[in-house]
Amino acid sequence: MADETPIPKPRSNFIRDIIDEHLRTGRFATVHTRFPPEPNGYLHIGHAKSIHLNFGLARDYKGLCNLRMDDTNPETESMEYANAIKEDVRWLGFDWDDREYYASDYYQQLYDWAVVLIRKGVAYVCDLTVDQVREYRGTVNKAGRPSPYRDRSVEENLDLFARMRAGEFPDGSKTLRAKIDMASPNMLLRDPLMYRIRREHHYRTGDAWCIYPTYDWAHGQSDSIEGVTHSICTLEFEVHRPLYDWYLDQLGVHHPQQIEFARLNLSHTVLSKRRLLELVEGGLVSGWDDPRMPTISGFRRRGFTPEAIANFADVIGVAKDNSIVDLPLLEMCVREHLNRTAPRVMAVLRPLKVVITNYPEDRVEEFDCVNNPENAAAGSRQVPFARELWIERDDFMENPPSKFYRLSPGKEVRLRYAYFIKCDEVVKDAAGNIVELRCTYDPATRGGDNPPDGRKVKATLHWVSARHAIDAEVRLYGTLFTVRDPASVAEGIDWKATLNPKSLEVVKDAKLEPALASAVPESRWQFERMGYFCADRRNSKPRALVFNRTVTLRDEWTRLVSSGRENK
RNA sequence: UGGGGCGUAGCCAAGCGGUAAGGCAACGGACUUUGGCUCCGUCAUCCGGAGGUUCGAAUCCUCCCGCCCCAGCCA
Repeated sequence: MADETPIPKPRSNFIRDIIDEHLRTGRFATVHTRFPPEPNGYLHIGHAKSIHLNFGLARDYKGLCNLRMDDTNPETESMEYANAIKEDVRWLGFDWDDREYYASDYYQQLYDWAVVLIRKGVAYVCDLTVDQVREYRGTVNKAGRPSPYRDRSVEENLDLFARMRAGEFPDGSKTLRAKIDMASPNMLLRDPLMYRIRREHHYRTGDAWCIYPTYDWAHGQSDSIEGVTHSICTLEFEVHRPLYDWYLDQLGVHHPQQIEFARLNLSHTVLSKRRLLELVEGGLVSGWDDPRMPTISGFRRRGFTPEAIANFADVIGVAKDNSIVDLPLLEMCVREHLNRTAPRVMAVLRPLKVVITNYPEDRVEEFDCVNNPENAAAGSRQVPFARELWIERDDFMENPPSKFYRLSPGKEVRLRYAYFIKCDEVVKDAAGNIVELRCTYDPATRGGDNPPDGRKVKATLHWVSARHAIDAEVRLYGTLFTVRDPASVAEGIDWKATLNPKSLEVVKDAKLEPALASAVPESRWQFERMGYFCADRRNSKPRALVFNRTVTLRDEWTRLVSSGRENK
């Protein structure tokens, strides 16, 4: 990682309590976890929570955490996704050494274990169709009925299963099912499927298999094979735990403890791979790493840091109630880290020309500007100043409310590190648009210092010398959705209807101070008074700079205006 | 209406029978050459509700209410 952020002290949570108890009683001697993504999409901030939980537990308990691709469904998985996942986990700062595992590497072992269950008489080949299986399963209020194939002999099951694997039967014509209890109140225990026939090319095993294990049959056994002690997953798998335990007990193998926690929900966005995929495939965003996406790669491109995400994962905690974390908490984590690390620089996003009428036309001065007031070691730089400048359009108002203490006719403000200036004249075009401000400066305020007469100003503005400015494209982002919880819009309304039409605003002619010419892709800066910005890692080029606004600075003025108190 | 979970402030979240941590947000104020940062202060007489046990309950018991998950050959 870029700097030496101390690892936050582990805070107590119910999972640590369980682990402490296991260690105390000797149920387990060590802690071995795993992060098990399915390579069918990109990782998002919810996965980051899980990654920090699993790798963090391993780190704090001096144990191990594996990376395992939970790849049991060839239809949606790909190497592209697996590679993207690995890159994201690494970027977050974690390392799995040589423990890069794939459920698909366990296919043979899983097959052999299925044979063991058949021999025990607790698994059978079923010829029911999809619809029949559904019908026989019953409902939550009605017990299911046994499949007519439930009592086939061990020999017949062995033969049929071998032939399923050999490719003798068409896709979907047969399944291998565990023989448990068709009347169980837990639907998962009504003879769950272990294998389905699916002639689908797998991104790793190719065409070696035409039968694929289901999640329930693969997951616990994979955990067991890897020596995992604590198999941490999200709440929706809580009802699967009895099945997880059943398979392991039947096999009599190493038996990890499954523990469920609440997945992360973040306000004003969606956090499900299905929905994110829909945004990507529908062209509603530019891709998985669109800076508006809540994906790890999107946040990375936006300018978020691994340290900020780590801190976020820590402060949100781990519990069992479904909740939605407010986006401002994540933004606070980002600002907190960037405030300490991002160099300050001046950039004008929406330029308004200022001419200092009493400043010589050919004169150029250089002012010493602090790179980061939070870090003396960051030093300073020289910024050129001349007669014609750019200032932020929002920093001038012809008829300002009482609390506006930036520039207006007749008022004086400080240009950061430069001089006090006073606005003498407002120049407008034929249409009445303000096109230029004519001001005068006070030589006694050189460097931005207060003059000997004790005069003070209430505002300090950032600026860029017009003839020294470099141009850049700046992308300003808002929330992707306009509502707090897009996934729960009213019945009949498309969740995508709540997309924020103003989630992206592209500013083409921003004016930057010369120092930014050397900004390398993915470098992060604070544009003073505007926010934190990151040179786009895909599109920013040396003479065609592109910056993404990571997050704005906290802004008292905007708060006053939005709450109608700018005149009070 | 079967089963499995969960309900502590606007949002997260500690708390595990001894009298409601912390963070975010918000609101005051100090400081300020970023209306940034930092600092100080305010913010649950109360823990979904009602009973009960106890000297004492957010914590234990009973009943009720609300929300989430399970009827994919997805994970």
